[in-house]
Amino acid sequence: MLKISELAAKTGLSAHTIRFYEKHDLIRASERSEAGYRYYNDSDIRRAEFVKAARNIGFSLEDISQLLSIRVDKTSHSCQEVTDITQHKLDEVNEKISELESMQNTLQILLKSCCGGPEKATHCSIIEALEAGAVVKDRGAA
Amino acid sequence: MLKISELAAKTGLSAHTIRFYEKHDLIRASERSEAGYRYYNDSDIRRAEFVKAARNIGFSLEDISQLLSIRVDKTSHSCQEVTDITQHKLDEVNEKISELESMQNTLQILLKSCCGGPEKATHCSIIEALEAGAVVKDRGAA
DNA sequence: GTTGACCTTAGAGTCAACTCTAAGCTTATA
DNA sequence: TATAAGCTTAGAGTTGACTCTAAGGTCAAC
Ligand SMILES: [Zn+2]
Ligand SMILES: [Zn+2]
Ligand SMILES: [Zn+2]
Ligand SMILES: [Zn+2]
Repeated sequence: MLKISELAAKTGLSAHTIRFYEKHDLIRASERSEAGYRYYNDSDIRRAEFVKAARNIGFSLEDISQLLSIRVDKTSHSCQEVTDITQHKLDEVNEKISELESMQNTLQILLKSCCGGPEKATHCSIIEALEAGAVVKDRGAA
Repeated sequence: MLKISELAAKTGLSAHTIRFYEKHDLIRASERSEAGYRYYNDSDIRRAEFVKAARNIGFSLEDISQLLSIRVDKTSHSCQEVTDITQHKLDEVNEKISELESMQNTLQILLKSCCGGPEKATHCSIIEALEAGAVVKDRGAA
């Protein structure tokens, strides 16, 4: 049985975050001391570590919530449900990567074009490019 | 002289966003009608398009603010200041890309390991991997 | 028996960049 | 002239994931 600070040390989550996750039903403390202190048993600890692992991979708290409900009742859920969540996350990640690569590409081109020196920016090709409407892709609303 | 909705149409920013940018000194309406309507002259329009171009590249509003102050007084600023901002943004983008690539990698591995079929999730290797603490890299606080 | 570290709660604050609302003018069209 | 479309403002709400605060109770050590 761990106290919250011990669970925090064990998982690398802060005690604040653990309480926050509890509010969102991600982590549970099966027991409380008379004074109300949270106590985590082995099952709670495994659950917390599952949450931590999922968060590290980049799953949203909503995703984690779904993964947890699969985990607690595996016979009522299929592998497909799990891959759906995972694939959806991968799609998101892929999309963000390509947006960022587009930015990366533009930024690299801009950097190459500019002397980067101590001269006045009157001739700066980065500023010029922005004035000319340097656009690789319209990102619409962020 | 354009009205706000015309500037919105021209730049692809919403009128709301244009007013929001004005609050943050990114966009200006040099004139107002008697009734208080904003009117944008050529210089305002060019400035707005500069802002739009910078935003499309991914610069933060704070970055754009700095780029604008360089733009309006180029002789007081150097190319180096411009490349500093640009390089810093590129560094940020590169870091985000590598975080995302790490997630991408893990997600792909997980997806390959799971059958994705309609079977009960009792044997699901994705769930198993998360239970085993599948971690590629500790992301600390998001 | 008193420090000081740790625990509790509800609820507020943070970040960035919007996004929307309400209430009330103004302008263009039919 | 009436209706609709468009403009104004201050200010509140949104998103996700925390992060922190205040005010107070508890516990181990010296
Ligand atoms: Zn230069
Ligand atoms: Zn330059
Ligand atoms: Zn399977
Ligand atoms: Zn599976």
